[in-house]
This record gives sequence, C-alpha cells and structure tokens, in this order.
Amino acid sequence: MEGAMTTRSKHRRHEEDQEMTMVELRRGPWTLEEDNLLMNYIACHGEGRWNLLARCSGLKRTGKSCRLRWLNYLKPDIKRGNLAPEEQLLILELHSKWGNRWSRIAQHLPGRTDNEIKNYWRTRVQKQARQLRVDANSAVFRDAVRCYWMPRLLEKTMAAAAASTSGEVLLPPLPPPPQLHPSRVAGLLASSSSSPVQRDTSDSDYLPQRYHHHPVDPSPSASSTVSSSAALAPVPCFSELSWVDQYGYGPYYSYGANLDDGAGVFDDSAALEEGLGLDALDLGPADDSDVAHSDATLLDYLNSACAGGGTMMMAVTGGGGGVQSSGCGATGGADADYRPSPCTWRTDELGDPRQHQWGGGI
DNA sequence: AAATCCGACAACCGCATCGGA
DNA sequence: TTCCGATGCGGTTGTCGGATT
Repeated sequence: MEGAMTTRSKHRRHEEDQEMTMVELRRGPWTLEEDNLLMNYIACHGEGRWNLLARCSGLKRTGKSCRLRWLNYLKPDIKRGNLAPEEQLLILELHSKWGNRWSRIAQHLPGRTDNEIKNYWRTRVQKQARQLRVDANSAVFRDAVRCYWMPRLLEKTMAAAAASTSGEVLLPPLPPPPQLHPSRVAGLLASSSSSPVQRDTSDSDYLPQRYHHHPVDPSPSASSTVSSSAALAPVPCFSELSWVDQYGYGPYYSYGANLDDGAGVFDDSAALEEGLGLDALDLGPADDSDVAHSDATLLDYLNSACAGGGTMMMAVTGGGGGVQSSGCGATGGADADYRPSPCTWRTDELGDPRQHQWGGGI
C-alpha cells in the first residue's frame, strides 16, 4: 500500500504537509469548544464541503477530520452505547455476507457508524478468533460463529422480546458443555486456520442453498449416545435460521450445514465445495503440540455439536414470541481418560456478564 | 497505593472513487 | 478526455480508563 504511492498522492501529501505547518492544524482528541464550533457551523451551513468548512469555521482541523468527527460522533442520530444482541447478530450475518464492507453494513444499522462496527469486529469478534487461533475469516470460525454465537444472540434477542411483551421468559438451559480431545481440535485448527473464506462480493446472497434443515431428534438417545466412529466424524450440522430484521431487511440466514444424508452416510461433497470438507476438518492424529484446548471452546462446540448426528437447533415459534432452543445433544468424542481443563467462552462478549466454565460447568 | 496491562473506541492515514470544470 | 478537488472507505494507531498485579 505504502509502496504504491503515486506521484499524485505524493503531491497531495506534500500539500497537506505544507498546510499542516502553515496553519498549525490541531490533531488528537476534540475539545468541547471545537465540537461546538463544528455543530454551529453545520447548523448554519449544513453538511458537506468539508474543506471549506475547515477553513471558514475557525477550526484548526482538516476537512477530513471535521467530517469524521461529525459523522462518527456529533451527528444527532448517532446511537451510542453497547450494541444490542440483534445488532450484533446483524453485524455477524452481514459480515459473513459482505466481508469488511463496514459502511455497507452500517447502512443496515441505523445510528451506528462504520467505525463503530469496525471496532466491534476487531475488538470482539477477532478477539474470539485469536483466542481460538483461527483466522476470523476462515470457514471454520465463521461456521462456529453461526453454530454457537448467533443462536445465542438470537436467543437473547428473543428472550428480551418475550420479556418485554409477556414478562415471562421460558428458555431452556444452554447446551451442555462439550468435551473434546485436544488432538481433534489440533487437527481441526491446523487444517482450518489456513483456509480463508472465499466470498462472493456480488449482491447475491452467497449462502449455500444446498444445505437443508436437519430436524432435531427429540429422543434422548440421540443426544447422549455417541458411537466412537460417529464422534470422530467431522460433520458440521447446524440448523437453519432465517429472519427479517426490524427494518425489513432480510431474510438473513444462519444456514445449517448438514452433511449427514439422514441414512448415516456422510456426503462431504457440499462441504468440500465450501471449504468445509473432510480435508478442511481433518482431525489428524494426536500429537504433542498443545493447541491450547482451553481456548478452543467454540471449535469444541462446533465439533461436538455436530458429531454423532447431534444437531443444534433453534426453533423460533411465532405468535406468542416464545423461543425454543434445543441445544446440540452430542457430548462429543471425549476419551474416557480425558479430563478437559475448564474452557471458557466469555458470554460477556455477547453482552452477558456471565461466564461459562466449559468442562467445569457454568 | 503504584505500576502495568489490556480493552474499547476515537482519530488519523493512505488510497480509491466520484463528479465537476 | 483529462485534471483535480472533495468525499468515502478500510486499515491502523493513539489515547484513555478500568482491571489486574
């Protein structure tokens, strides 16, 4: 980027430098006086023509700086405070669709700025990816987000809605903490972290259509009994969610990846096409490299949620606003002699101050 | 109580794009 | 068609305050 500086941009940079020294432009945090100056000027002359504004308003700032201050902070309809779960959900979904198109994403969150959304992504979402030691753009992380994070956000959203309408919340407990042998995570991480997602940057919804809804098996056995072979099968399965946001956009999908054809035969062709195939999810042989399984909760969840045909499902029922969340029943492929150290998934990252101790209870 | 660390977010920077002259 | 100023966008850095040691 830096090396590709054109003659033109060098020239402009030179001009900017000259301006900086001639006018003694201010930098850094804005003062209350500066904010007032800017707001008053815009109240009189309207937005736009930022360089002119910078020259005429008495502000010793660049036009760029004025514009940014107005758009990201002073503009009256700016919404401040924590992002609501539904906003987080929307960001996750839209980012999975469009990637780092922050301004475009921001257009779907009235009152939120691209800067705010970008910061949210970098500080919250990428942090989770870092902790898991996967690329935030990798298919595995994205699916883990869909499998674990999104349903919880939706759960919180629905719970809030239900509480506000009926004052009564009927939510099932969160899925049981998964247990997973570190070697499985090791293989998963090793093979997945180097496979960034290829996105379709077109307007069309890139979400795969081949995935279909996988109904939950209500029988307890389906959730408690996992054969060793099934437990090792790297099969992502999550149910489909779709919704229309409060502004009428959508439907957005939290799609299900279901490689089980229902007859116990895994068809990985779809996943291979999506970069989620057996290759990408190869759970190589156990080795001594510790992959910090205490950090791998999300992937643990993804793995264990999907192993053995267990299915994670969130069924949203209409009418009364009730929410039914049926967690993944699979307990994962924990070896008998494996005692996982408590893994943590900080749900306060979702805006919830609770902290689950995975492998050790909540 | 002081020092250090770390997360959150405001602000800056460089480049791309747009639109008018 | 070209030039150039204005604006928009995304990546990065700086700063501040709370948490931790």
